[in-house]
Amino acid sequence: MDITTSPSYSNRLLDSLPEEDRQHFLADCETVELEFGQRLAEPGDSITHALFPLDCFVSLVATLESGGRLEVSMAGNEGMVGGSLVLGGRVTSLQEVVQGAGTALRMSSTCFQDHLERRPALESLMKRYLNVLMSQISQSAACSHFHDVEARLARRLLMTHDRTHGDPLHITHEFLSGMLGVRRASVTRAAKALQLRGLIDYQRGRVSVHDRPGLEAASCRCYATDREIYAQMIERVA
Amino acid sequence: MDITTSPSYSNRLLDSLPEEDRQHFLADCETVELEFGQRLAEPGDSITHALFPLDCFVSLVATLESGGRLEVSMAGNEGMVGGSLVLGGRVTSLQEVVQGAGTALRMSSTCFQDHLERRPALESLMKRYLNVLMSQISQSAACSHFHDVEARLARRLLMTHDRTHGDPLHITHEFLSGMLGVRRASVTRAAKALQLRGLIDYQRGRVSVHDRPGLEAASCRCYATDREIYAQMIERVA
DNA sequence: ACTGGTCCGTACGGTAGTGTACATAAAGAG
DNA sequence: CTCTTTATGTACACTACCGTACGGACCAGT
Repeated sequence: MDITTSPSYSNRLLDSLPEEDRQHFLADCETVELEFGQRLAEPGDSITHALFPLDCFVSLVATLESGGRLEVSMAGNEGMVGGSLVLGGRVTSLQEVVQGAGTALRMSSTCFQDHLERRPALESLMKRYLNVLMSQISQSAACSHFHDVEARLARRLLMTHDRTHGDPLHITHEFLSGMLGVRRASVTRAAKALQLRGLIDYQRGRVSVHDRPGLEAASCRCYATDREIYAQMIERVA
Repeated sequence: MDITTSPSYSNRLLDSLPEEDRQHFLADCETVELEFGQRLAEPGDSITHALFPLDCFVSLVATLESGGRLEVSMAGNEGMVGGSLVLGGRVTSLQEVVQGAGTALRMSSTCFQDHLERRPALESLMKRYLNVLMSQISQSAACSHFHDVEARLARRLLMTHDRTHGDPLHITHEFLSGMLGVRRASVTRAAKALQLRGLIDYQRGRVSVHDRPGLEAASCRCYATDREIYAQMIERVA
């Protein structure tokens, strides 16, 4: 497969680069296969690569020393992992967990920073993405604090759905509970409520979205807000 | 007063610039007086200035369309307001509220971005600060979700105390409730608990810290973590 | 000294979540 | 086809915080 052209197998962020920059960039990337559940990094780890998901996606999880875990962002083919490289960062403060298996492009940190210096269009794009990321993390903070589990679950399923391009999702209640920062039993209850309303269907780690508009209505406004921020900062400007 | 030399009246971020860069930078700054409660920006507003608090401090508040408000970060003389200018951003996604009156330095956005391009040391510093900010916002998200009001209040009072250099704090329960994202009554209860333990004293909008170590013990670990991140990224590297 | 405004104390019932625990059900391995 | 593992369902007592509401305390102004 030619990753430089296939539209169904690309990274939207890189796609919005000018053609020349994009070719240069891809030339220095390698592809990697990511497995479900794989931990790409723990807080404090040094960042070895910038990663651009193609058909997979990765959760960014804030962890507390007391043990709490809360997903603050998610990167699929609309984004990247290792954003703080853009700020010259060497270590990550977030845990990075592969939530959807698949393929990604990656480039070593040093090489990535080289490209950033040489290619203004790339740097500008990455900066805009980081801006989006900060907004979304802030939004996420408020959302987790104020919205109930059911709405947050709906939002989260939609976000996952977007990043798997409609395939049924491989995700257990246990896993979701870690991301939402609640008990597994709370996820079960919320998931059942959504299922009873015919919005989703699931069985043993496989979730499928039945009624997308309904799910959007059940989710908090944060889902839409997130997309708007992205559209405004990345798509409209590019 | 000569803002270029007075140690008790400076911005720690700018202080860690090389002397020459610092002088250049200060030459293009003006001073402004900020009043308690003043809204510097609402979400969606365009950013007019980069702001560097001297003896005042500003809260960064995430707001939801449903009305929820949650403080995700705070900038005193250890930081700045308008950080996304470093990423080329033109609009803020956070509300900016003056929590402690006082003086700040400011520079117009365009001028600031000029300086960033011309002065690598400045750009590097600002990028590191932004990295800190992102880490702290993520931390904040998890903290607000998992820790109880009393611990979060203790943490918040310590953060305020740091930024007012020990002066008694001018802050009401009402105000705190907005920052912590809880009812005023919840603040009252938590504050009373802290007062009964002799950690703080307050009356009608004036809070003083009596037992700092005790307050640190009552706060969640997030307070210490925040400081460690800052020390590691800004002080140690500079 | 009264008055109005701001701020704090407290109370009540209600609810969404918690920790723990155990039972059931489906998938996969042999 | 059984056994084991993994995933989901459910239950119970409990807690932190909610929305609302009202009374009291302190301060400032006339």
